[in-house]
Amino acid sequence: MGDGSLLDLTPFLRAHRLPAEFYRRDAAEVARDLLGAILVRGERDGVTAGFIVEVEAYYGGTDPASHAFGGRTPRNDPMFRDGGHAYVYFVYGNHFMLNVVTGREGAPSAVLLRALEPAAGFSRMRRRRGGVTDRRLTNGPGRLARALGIDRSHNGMALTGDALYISAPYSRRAAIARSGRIGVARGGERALRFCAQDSPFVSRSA
DNA sequence: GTAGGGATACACT
DNA sequence: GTGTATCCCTACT
Repeated sequence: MGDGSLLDLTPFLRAHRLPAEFYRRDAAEVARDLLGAILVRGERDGVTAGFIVEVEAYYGGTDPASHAFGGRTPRNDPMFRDGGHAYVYFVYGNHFMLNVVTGREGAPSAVLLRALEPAAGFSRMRRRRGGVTDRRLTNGPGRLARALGIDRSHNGMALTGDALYISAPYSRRAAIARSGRIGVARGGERALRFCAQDSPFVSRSA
């Protein structure tokens, strides 16, 4: 594998890949259960990956902060699909956001991945992030997408393949902090943000 | 603190 | 078809 690793971790990560059923549940439950799992971007000649340390749940018709609040559109269409797909969108003219779609077909909900603790593929992430300190490689939703090379081409992709998936080989982190969501104009008062309490890799302290 | 950047959705011709 | 307000942010000062 690339990045000078002596071991190829790919078979191990794949062996613990979360199945589609994991995602076909309530978004807040999925969000909480994703903390401590590993987001894996499989590339032709290696992987980039990180432990998930910060997430936010978004619902559809009942959640004014959600893209799906106003009904199904071409942009938010992946949110309406069955759980276990990626929803990637572009904001502020600069950044891609990676969400995992949750729940069942026709009932929109998703979990935004907001921060990772880098785990594999460091040199590749450093190159993509242009020389920032390792602490800042993936501590924000736009930053983690950049570090892992995630873009529009991943929108709608199934999370059950080898290109993009989440692996959960270890038991969950014990200490979870819960708070309001970040950057949302309306609906932010709901406590739908979850993060690993003591991680230095969260995007900001709540 | 704030400038920047581009896609999207929806209101209007 | 065109105008424009908004957007789940980041990198700078």
